[in-house]
Amino acid sequence: MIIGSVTFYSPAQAAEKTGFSIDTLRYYERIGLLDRIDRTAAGRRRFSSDDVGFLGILRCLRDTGMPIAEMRRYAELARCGDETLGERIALLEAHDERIDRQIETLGAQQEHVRGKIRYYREAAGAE
Amino acid sequence: MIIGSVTFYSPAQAAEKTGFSIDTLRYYERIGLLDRIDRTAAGRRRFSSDDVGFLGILRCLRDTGMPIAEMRRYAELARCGDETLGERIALLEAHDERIDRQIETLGAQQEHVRGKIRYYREAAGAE
DNA sequence: GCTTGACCTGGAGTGCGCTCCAGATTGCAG
DNA sequence: CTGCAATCTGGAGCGCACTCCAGGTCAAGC
Repeated sequence: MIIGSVTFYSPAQAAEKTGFSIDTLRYYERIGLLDRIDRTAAGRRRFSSDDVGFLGILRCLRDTGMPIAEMRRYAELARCGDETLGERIALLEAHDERIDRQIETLGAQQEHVRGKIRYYREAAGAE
Repeated sequence: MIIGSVTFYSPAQAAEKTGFSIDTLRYYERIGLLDRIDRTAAGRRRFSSDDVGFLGILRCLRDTGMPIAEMRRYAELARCGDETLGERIALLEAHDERIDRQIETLGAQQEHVRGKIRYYREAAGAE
């Protein structure tokens, strides 16, 4: 949906673009993770490109395991304006480190799984 | 607790060794993820080194995101004996690939987070 | 002998993150 | 106009993986 030079997305389109379900989009708005989304005269949601962009970041934070409470904190900071830039950077940096640790852990545990697989292969071969 | 040449662990010790809580150990036994754990005359659990070893694998599968239903399948196969070796290998290999994909996704999403951090840094610098 | 603390059981409760539902509009294709 | 798909709201329900609780048993140190 294009109005003037601005593009809007229906709930279905926003869902499609972001990978969140429509129900999840509504849920995110309800809990204040999303700012109140713009409505048409009839009361239907109209997601702006900015909304979709922000949802992209949420997608990425979500996929890397950030709990919703912390995403909400981030959303709140983002709404407050420029004076929260430092805090947002700190939050993302902390998260970046958590991702490092996740990858580390996964790698280490994957080694164990692989060790087990090797062990089973030998056991199967020696049978 | 050492009896003959065999070492046993109390629930608290098993919890300590495996990183699962005592409640979780009981829960795992209840849902059949753990075989019935040996008991003392008075009915208290006595974890064998094998039990602790098996819990180590569960720990590792859990930490890499395997759902409990699938761990149960694995536990079932392990109880059945050698003729299930192939199936266990297949299960672990499938999981190994899922771990690969997890690491991939995390890495990619981490790049986005870092991009955002860089963006914020510039914005903060330009202020 | 008595207290203390670890343990037992069955079952209820919790937290998270959605997901689904009923009942009521609204927008658009034919 | 009609019908159907998409959307709306508030609220209930769900699946997962624990976690906690009440009420009871048992072992060991003082």
